[in-house]
Amino acid sequence: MAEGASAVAQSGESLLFLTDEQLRKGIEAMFFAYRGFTADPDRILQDHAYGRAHHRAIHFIHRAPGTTVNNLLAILGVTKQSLNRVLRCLIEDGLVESRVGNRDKRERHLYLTARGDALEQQLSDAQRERMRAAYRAAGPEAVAGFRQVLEAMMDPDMRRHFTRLADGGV
Amino acid sequence: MAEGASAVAQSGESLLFLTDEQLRKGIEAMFFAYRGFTADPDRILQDHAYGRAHHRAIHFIHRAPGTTVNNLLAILGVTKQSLNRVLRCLIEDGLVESRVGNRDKRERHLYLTARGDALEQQLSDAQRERMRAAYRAAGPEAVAGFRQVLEAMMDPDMRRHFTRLADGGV
DNA sequence: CTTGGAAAGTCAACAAGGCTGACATAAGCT
DNA sequence: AGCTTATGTCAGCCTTGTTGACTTTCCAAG
Repeated sequence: MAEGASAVAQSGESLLFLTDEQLRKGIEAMFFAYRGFTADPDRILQDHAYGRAHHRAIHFIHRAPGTTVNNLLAILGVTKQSLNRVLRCLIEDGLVESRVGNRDKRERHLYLTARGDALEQQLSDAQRERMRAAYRAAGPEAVAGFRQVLEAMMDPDMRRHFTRLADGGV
Repeated sequence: MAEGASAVAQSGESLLFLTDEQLRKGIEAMFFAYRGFTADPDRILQDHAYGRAHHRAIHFIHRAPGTTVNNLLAILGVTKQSLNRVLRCLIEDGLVESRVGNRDKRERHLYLTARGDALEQQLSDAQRERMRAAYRAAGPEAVAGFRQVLEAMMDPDMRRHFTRLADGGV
């Protein structure tokens, strides 16, 4: 059960990192790490009666101010009804502002208000703090590998969104 | 806004990988990668009218056959009512067997049936396939770094469970 | 041998956050 | 004028998490 079929037919090079056992460890590491990844923001959100869905919306509006609802939908990969519920709540609470588009008046452009920005700060400070500790503990080379593997794991569509956000532009 | 305060007060060494910008990219990479990570199993589960919660239970029962309900609760980090609903369903459907403990007859020891094992295979095959592709694309050094950062990101409790599972024993 | 407490199961109620389907409105495009 | 797009909204459903209350079973300490 330990070493999978993939390792059996390996060539001379060391492909032991591709054994089923190694892959399984990676899978479990993803599971446990993601729990840690969301733990700190989750605690903060509870105090504000928000959930992860609100966090995601806030994060990406902060990240790409003026983004449209449609763009946000594509990034988050949920239905507009799901997003709308969250967005309506954030707008009513005065964390997000929705401005009608100039060129295309059908579009709504989303911005964080001062209060929205404050919560975003609080959330991302907490999340970055854990990330920073993990990065520091693992070192720069490990971080580079971490990023490489994560990027390779994404669906192509998601990778497009990711690199578009990462490489500067809205 | 680009480079965070953490980078300002850095020493002579290159700590640029700890800038807020780099950390934010890592955070977004986790978000997008986790979506890919769960995408393939999610598709399979839909055909069987199960959800991610069922997958998690099946995964860890496969991983530690004979585990008790309490142990599973600690690993999954949910309430017993939540787990029980999922578990009852899996037992009724004949994917999981619940045996009364020998030493302590209050405990239930959980095992996958042949059918449960078949579904586990199908799910983990799909998930491993994506993982394998990502590992192969990134290379062994990147994978080592990936694992290091993930482990550093876990809560200590979760890291305990992780290493206990990874280092062999039930 | 009794009793306290742990392990497990169950019921009920609820909330967040996904989903689908249907429909309305406004605006852009042909 | 008519089709399409972007958005919002209503209603209803599902999964999966929560809390609280309660029961049964059973180990173990007094």
